[in-house]
Amino acid sequence: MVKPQDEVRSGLEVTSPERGVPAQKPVTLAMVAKHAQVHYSTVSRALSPNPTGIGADTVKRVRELATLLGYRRDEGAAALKRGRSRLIGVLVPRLTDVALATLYAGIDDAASLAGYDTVVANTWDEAERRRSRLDSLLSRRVDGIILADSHIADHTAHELSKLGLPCVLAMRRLPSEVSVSTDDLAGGRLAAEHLISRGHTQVGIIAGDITASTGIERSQGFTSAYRESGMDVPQSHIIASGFGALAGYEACRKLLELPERPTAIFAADDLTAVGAMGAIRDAGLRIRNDIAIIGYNDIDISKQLPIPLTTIRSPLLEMGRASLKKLLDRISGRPVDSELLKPELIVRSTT
Amino acid sequence: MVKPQDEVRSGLEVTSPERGVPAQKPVTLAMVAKHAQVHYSTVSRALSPNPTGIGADTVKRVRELATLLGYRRDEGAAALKRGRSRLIGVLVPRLTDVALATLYAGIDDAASLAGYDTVVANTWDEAERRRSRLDSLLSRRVDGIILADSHIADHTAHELSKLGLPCVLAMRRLPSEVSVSTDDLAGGRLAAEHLISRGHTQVGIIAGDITASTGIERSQGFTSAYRESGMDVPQSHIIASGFGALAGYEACRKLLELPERPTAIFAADDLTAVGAMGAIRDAGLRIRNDIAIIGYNDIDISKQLPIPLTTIRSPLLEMGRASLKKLLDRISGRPVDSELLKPELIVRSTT
DNA sequence: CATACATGCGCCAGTTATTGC
DNA sequence: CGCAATAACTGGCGCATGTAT
Repeated sequence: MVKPQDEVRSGLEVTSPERGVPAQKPVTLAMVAKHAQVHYSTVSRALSPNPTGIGADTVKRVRELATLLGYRRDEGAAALKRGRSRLIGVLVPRLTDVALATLYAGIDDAASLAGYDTVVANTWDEAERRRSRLDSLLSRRVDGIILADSHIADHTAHELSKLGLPCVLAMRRLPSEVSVSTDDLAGGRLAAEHLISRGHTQVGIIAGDITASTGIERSQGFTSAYRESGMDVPQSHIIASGFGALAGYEACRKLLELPERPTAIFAADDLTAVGAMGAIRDAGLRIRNDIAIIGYNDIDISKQLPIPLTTIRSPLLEMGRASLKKLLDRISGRPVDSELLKPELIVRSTT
Repeated sequence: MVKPQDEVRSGLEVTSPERGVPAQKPVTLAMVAKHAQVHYSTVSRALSPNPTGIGADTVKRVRELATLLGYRRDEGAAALKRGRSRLIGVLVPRLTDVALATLYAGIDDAASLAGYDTVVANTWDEAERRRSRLDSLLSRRVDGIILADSHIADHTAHELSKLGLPCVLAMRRLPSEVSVSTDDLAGGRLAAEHLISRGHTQVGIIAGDITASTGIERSQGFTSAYRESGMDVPQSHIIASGFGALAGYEACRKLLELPERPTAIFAADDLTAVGAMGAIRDAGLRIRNDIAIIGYNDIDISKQLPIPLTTIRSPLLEMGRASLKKLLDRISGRPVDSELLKPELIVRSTT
């Protein structure tokens, strides 16, 4: 269904001579060259980071003239010439999730520092949309891709490798691919140990997306720790939720209706934890006194909530920066390994 | 080739092909052409949206071959040729603010539908960073820019116009520029009227950024409505806060310390409202019973909070889509006007 | 009518020509 | 005359599109 060429373009003219807007042409090397009375290739050299084969005075003169005229290198044209776009693609389920937005902020920050631009796309966990967005990125000839939306049965990373396109997973892991993520097994463990130390024997899990490594491993780490302490978390007490506060609310309601109601809940994500808190309150129960709750990620608001949320902190900004850095390493052909960042327990008022 | 004198400064590379990765070259028109036994311009025509001057069978044959070979048009090269990049730049203070992320989701969605890609940049409200990111966008030869971070004394939009680059403001307004935003005066009014109807005579405002139209007009609409009802909101009760929950927390504390403590607070943003709720609770006061609070935007979590937040809903997704559409109109030279979206009062439990 | 050919978008980098000592 | 340094010249990168066959 995906055609290499773009067909449907609502109303936008393509072929008609665009009129109406000034559309002044940007200053080119040639224009600067004319003013400077030199060949345009000389201008190109003078404007390069460390000019070679050009007199220092010429460099200075040309550079001044260039800024004066408002010259800005056409990155697209340069990319065409050198075969590298200095563009990084980022695929993310939803930027409206603060955790992902923070991750992306880290990526964007590091990229911009390294002289790269990023193109990010929301995939909303929809295969169709994802494919079409990925197509766009490939058309833009991105130098590499960061995948923050991988699912367990997803082969995208592998396919990209076959295309020779460097790629790094972020946030979510996949055994056979290079990734930067939090040690979610350890994170789940931290949560469990904390609840155990608080004396909770009946617990429930709001697992988030169990087709993603995050959902899987956070739950797994948690249940492992409980099992090792001689307690079991029955399958019935592990709810696969969607994303966001509403999903958390609904998942929590299911937990509250269980015959053996948990006295503590581990939510694999702060936002779902917030929703869960709403459900607990709506059920006429008191948070912590009746039901404790612990989240994951430590997003901005967790600390400021009416009842500050106990949570597992995940270094999201750092994760973003690290994944970008790793991607650049791959692009340069340097050997890279996956990286696991350390989660940290932040105890506040909900446990 | 080796110049003896260069040994001293051998640290300064000039041309290191830095390779290491397969870096397979993408399929080009020429390759498809070779396989199809036709001239590459024929392939180009066959792959264009509505091929002209080409036999239907040739079109079919070429297209099949193209998909088979995995051909993907090089957007960068195409852009160079046609003088349009099909790239839209977006400047945003911070994507980590859900409201902005939602706005961007709308933009991105509409852009992708129209065959455009977007490049977004966080400016963090820092002039320096903003300038450098804007520079990047210009270097990428974006076809237009959406500014979601404009301040009152900001002339960027005007300067872009002078460059002939179409641009639209989103979220925040500026009198002389084309924008898509919520009617914040009306929104502030809605909030005020609601609080008035609840009998609150002593109120406070957490105004957010008062160098942005949002902060200004939401406060202004609010105070106007109060004044027209014969009540005044003293300047001392209007706190200019920063962004996020923490800022809301601190601003609220200031309000609570006032000699004439307000019985209700209008926060110009849901996130700051959340922080404010934390401060109210920390002060040992009860939300609604002691102090009512109303927010703005109606972000996802507002509804699911332990105490669901009364707020003014702003159609953020729609705003994003509309601003992109308007930008495309400008790009095509169609006449455009600013647009004000209607805010809506959502009454929940905090008032 | 269907296809092939040719031009050039703006830039980078390898190669060649022009200086000055 | 040799040899640097300095600058000009040249050939495309992949594609769209006007023109020739």
